[in-house]
Amino acid sequence: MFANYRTSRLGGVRHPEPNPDVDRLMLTDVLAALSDPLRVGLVRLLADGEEHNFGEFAVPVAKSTLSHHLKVLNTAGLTWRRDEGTRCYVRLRRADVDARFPNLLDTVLAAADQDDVGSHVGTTPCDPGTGR
Amino acid sequence: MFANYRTSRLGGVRHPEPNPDVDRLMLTDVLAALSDPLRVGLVRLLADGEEHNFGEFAVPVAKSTLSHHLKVLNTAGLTWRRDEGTRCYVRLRRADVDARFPNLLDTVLAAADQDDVGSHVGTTPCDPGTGR
DNA sequence: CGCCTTGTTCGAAGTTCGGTGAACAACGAA
DNA sequence: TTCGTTGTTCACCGAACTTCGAACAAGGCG
Repeated sequence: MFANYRTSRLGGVRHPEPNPDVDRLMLTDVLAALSDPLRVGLVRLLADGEEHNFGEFAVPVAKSTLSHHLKVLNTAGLTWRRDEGTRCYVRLRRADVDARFPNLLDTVLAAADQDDVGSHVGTTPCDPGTGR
Repeated sequence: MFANYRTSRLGGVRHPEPNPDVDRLMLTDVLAALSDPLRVGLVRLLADGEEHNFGEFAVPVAKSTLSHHLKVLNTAGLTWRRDEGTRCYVRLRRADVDARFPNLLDTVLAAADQDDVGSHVGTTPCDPGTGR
């Protein structure tokens, strides 16, 4: 969104770059990212393959917390982020994750659907006019 | 091993019972248990389907730490424990986990083999005479 | 009976995690 | 330029996790 925000204030990169390379993904990081019900709920919503706006997610936590969880998913390599204006869009990296860890996402999503994990995560419907 | 150890000193149960029922297993608990390289290494060793003695595991941590990690796996429902004398035997609950979360274990084990996750966990060969 | 082995539990220490509110940067619109 | 929106970062907190060494309980052995 604003590429030099961190450097402008802190003089250096403090966190890993977004959208890590596929071959950098670590199994335990992916599993850790999927070990939180809220994050599983987010992944289930993202499983439709569409791009979603941060504001679409209706979660029972503060926006800073949502930002944190989405960063965990992104750092683990599960999501792809794209900044556009003040908005930030997320999409599941299904093909990448499938290539790196075959069947993992399908298996976890099937289990999550079966048990309804993360069902407290919802979406606010988009306004057809503004796209929000 | 000694069933009333805790109660004899503390007057109550402090931790969940070992070997929880299959239907009690939670997806996020299983994934959390598998999000540690050492525990993944243990599960890979247990994937041979055999019963293993605690002492067989050659891990670069203190024995109390090993005990802790094995408890995490057991509490998550991934292992079955059996006490015999002073020894404690562990076995992977493959059928149970498969029934509850189809393909999950196979998928994670395949990914772990591919990346050689937890390869710092080994075994000390058994003495044919004593079984250790 | 002592002594060794085995694994658990405890307490302490340090780290990580999940969560919050406030401040902030960038963008867009008025 | 000013204001509102959007999402990030920060400082901070309490809870949970990881790890260790020491103490301990039970069983087996001499």
